[in-house]
Amino acid sequence: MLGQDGVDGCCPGLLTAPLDEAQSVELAKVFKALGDPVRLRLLSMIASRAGGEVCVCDLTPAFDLSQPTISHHLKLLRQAGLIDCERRGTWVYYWLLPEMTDRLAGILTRPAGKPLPEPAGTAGNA
Amino acid sequence: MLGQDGVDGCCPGLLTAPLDEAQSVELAKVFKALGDPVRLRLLSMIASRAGGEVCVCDLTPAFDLSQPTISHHLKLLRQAGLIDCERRGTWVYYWLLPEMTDRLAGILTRPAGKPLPEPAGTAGNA
DNA sequence: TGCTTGCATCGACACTCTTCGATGCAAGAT
DNA sequence: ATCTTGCATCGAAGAGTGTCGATGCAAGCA
Repeated sequence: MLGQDGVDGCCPGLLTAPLDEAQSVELAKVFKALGDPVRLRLLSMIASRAGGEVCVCDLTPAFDLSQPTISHHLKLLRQAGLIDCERRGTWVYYWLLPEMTDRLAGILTRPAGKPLPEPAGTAGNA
Repeated sequence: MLGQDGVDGCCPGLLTAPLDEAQSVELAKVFKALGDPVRLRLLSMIASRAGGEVCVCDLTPAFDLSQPTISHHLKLLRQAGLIDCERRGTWVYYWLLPEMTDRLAGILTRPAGKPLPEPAGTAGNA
């Protein structure tokens, strides 16, 4: 889902035009995957790894959670298209799919030519 | 929460260094707010508005949901720091807080100097 | 072959979230 | 003052989510 198009297939971002209903459903799945502290930490641990990939055996002991719980969170991140994995012998390695994070970053970036006027008592006040 | 620092207060992003536990909790609240199709559509409708603000009376009829439900979702977006509102006479107007979306975009953007080597059978395969 | 290790899946439980109708409050109109 | 309109809040019902122990499967080792 949301593989090549569906989110940025036609629209430049979330902040420039009202989101289609179908697009919002697909996008929400990815953001929902990011909406958990454990999954955010897992993703950051995977993404910031020097070699580009991490063994599950290095991830699990970093949390006060059971092994099935970590496995479950990794599955959700994978279903969201944020990471992928591969079994290599006894161990399973995970790595980031930067395409998806790049896409999200683009969706949340508004074009520079649109200053978005501040109406009343917003950001700049106090 | 997550007002001026706590997310990007010290760290450049999610993808460069493992996330602190407290940071992941704060960040997850914002992503969780984005993890719903209705809230994504609300946010895009607010953000893409020409005048920079939208009356609730223009948002509610755009959905097949009750008025309290829309009000609830707007409250969650506001608590996440993504939007703010003001009562002006009879009507209430909402507008985007671009600081937060900018922050999220930055968090999801990895530095250009880090190519993130693709290990085995990832994106480019097949 | 049998044993051990690493990870995924299953079923269950507690908690949270989404949604609704009913109600309350603020502001303008009569 | 009373009525009407716009929006928020409250309490409840149903669905979804995070977590666990138990179990299953794959792979290496003795």
